[in-house]
Amino acid sequence: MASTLDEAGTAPITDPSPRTERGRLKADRRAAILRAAATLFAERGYAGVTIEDLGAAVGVSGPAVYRHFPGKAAVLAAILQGASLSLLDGAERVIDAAQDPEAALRSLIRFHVDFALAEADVIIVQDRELEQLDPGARHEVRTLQRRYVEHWVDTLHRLRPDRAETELRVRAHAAFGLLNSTPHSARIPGRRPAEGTVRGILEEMAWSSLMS
Amino acid sequence: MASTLDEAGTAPITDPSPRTERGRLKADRRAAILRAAATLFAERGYAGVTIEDLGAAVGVSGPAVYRHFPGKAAVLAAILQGASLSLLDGAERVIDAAQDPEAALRSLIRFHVDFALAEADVIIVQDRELEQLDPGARHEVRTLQRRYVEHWVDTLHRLRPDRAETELRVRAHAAFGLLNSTPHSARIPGRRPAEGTVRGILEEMAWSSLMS
DNA sequence: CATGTCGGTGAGTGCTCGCTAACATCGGGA
DNA sequence: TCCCGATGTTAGCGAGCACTCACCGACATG
Repeated sequence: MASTLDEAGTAPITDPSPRTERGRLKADRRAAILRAAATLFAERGYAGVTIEDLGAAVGVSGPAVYRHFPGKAAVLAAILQGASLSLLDGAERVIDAAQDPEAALRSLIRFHVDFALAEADVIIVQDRELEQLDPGARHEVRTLQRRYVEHWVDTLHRLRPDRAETELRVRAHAAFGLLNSTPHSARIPGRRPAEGTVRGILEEMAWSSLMS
Repeated sequence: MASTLDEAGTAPITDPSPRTERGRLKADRRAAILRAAATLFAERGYAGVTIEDLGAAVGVSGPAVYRHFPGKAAVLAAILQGASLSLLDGAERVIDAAQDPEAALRSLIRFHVDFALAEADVIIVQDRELEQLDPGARHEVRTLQRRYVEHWVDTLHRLRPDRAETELRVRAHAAFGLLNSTPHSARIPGRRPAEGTVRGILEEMAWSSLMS
C-alpha cells in the first residue's frame, strides 16, 4: 500500500552515506521498522503494539529491534520527529515558491492534504500519541509543530491583516482538524469516493473556512 | 473542574430511580468514575490508565471499581456509549425543533460545538480509543455514530440536493474534525482566546466549509 | 586468512497490571 | 433488633511485555 510513497518525504534522521552493503541493509531495515510501526501504532495504539510485533512486521523477531533503536519509545520518537520535520520542511519550501500570500495558502492546503492522504498512519499517530513521548522528544516535536502552525498563521495574517493572530491560530488548528479528518474516517469501513474527489472537497472546505 | 457540568449531558445508562440513600451514593460513584475515567483516558490514553488510577481518582482504591463495572473495558464502553447516545439524542431533538433545513444545520453546528467544548475529554476519547472496545460494544457505538452522521447528511441533502450523499458524508466528517479540533489543541499550552470567541469562529468556519 | 564488529537468535528476568479471593463494615428492610 | 446483601479493604495470582544476556554466523578490513 505504501509502495508508491516518496521515501524522502518521511525519511528518518539517518546516516546519509551507507557506503557498504551492510550499511544499506541496516538503513533499509530501520526504515521498514518505522513504516511498519506507524501502521501498527495507528491501528492498535502505541501501548497495544509489542516490540515482538514490530520485529515480526519486518521479518525479524523481537529483540533484533534493539539493534536499530534503543527502545520502543525511540521508535515512536523517530516517527513523530520525522513527521513534524517533513511538514515543516514542506511548508517552508511551498511558501518560498509561492508568488503571493493567496498562492501560498493554496499551496499550503494542497501540501497538507497530500501529506494527510499519503501518510495517513503517521497523521493518526502524530495527534494521538504525542503525550507518550519522553519530555525531551515531546518538546522537540511540539516546537516543530508550533513553527509549522506559525507559517500558516503568518500566511493567513498576510491575507487578513485585520484579524488577530489568536483568531488565526484557532482557524489554523481547525483547518488541520478538517484536513486530518480523512485518515480518521478512512478507518471506518464503508464505500468512499475516489481519492481525487476527496482531495478537491477538502481543499475547497479548508479554503472557504479559513477565509470566511 | 467538571463541577458545573450538566450531568444529563453524558449520563450513563443508569437506574433512574435510586430511591434509597445507598442507591444514590452508588449512582454518584458510578458517575464520578466515568467522569474521572474520561479525563484520565484523554490525558494518558486507555492503556496508560490503571484500574488503581480509576479508583484513586474518586477516593477509593483499586478493586472497588469492580463493584461498579465488570472490568476496565466496560468503563470505556460506558463512556463511548454515553457520548454517542448523547450526540444522537441531541441531534434528533435539535432537528425536530428547527423550522427549516437552514435552521437545522445551524442548530446542529451549535449543538456540536457546545458538546465539544463542554465534554472535551469525552470527545478526545471518542475518536481515539474506539478500537480498544470489544467487537460488540464497538459495533453498537459505530451504529450510533453512523446514525448521527446520517442526520447531518440528511440535513445537508435538504439544503443542497444537487450534491451526492458520498460527498456530503465526506463534508460532514470534515466538519466534525474541524469542530473537534478545540479539545485537541486545547491540550497544547499557550494563551487561548475566550471560549465565546472560539465558539463563534468554529461555527462560522463549519458553516462556510459545509456550504462552500 | 585471521579477526573484530555487527545484526541476528532464544532464553530468561523483573515489573506492571487486570482481576480474584477472603475478609471487614455498614446501611436498611423484615 | 437482626441479619443479608452491598460496598469497601488488603493480599496475591497469573499473564504479558520491555528489555538483557550469552551466543552465533557472516561480512568487511588489516
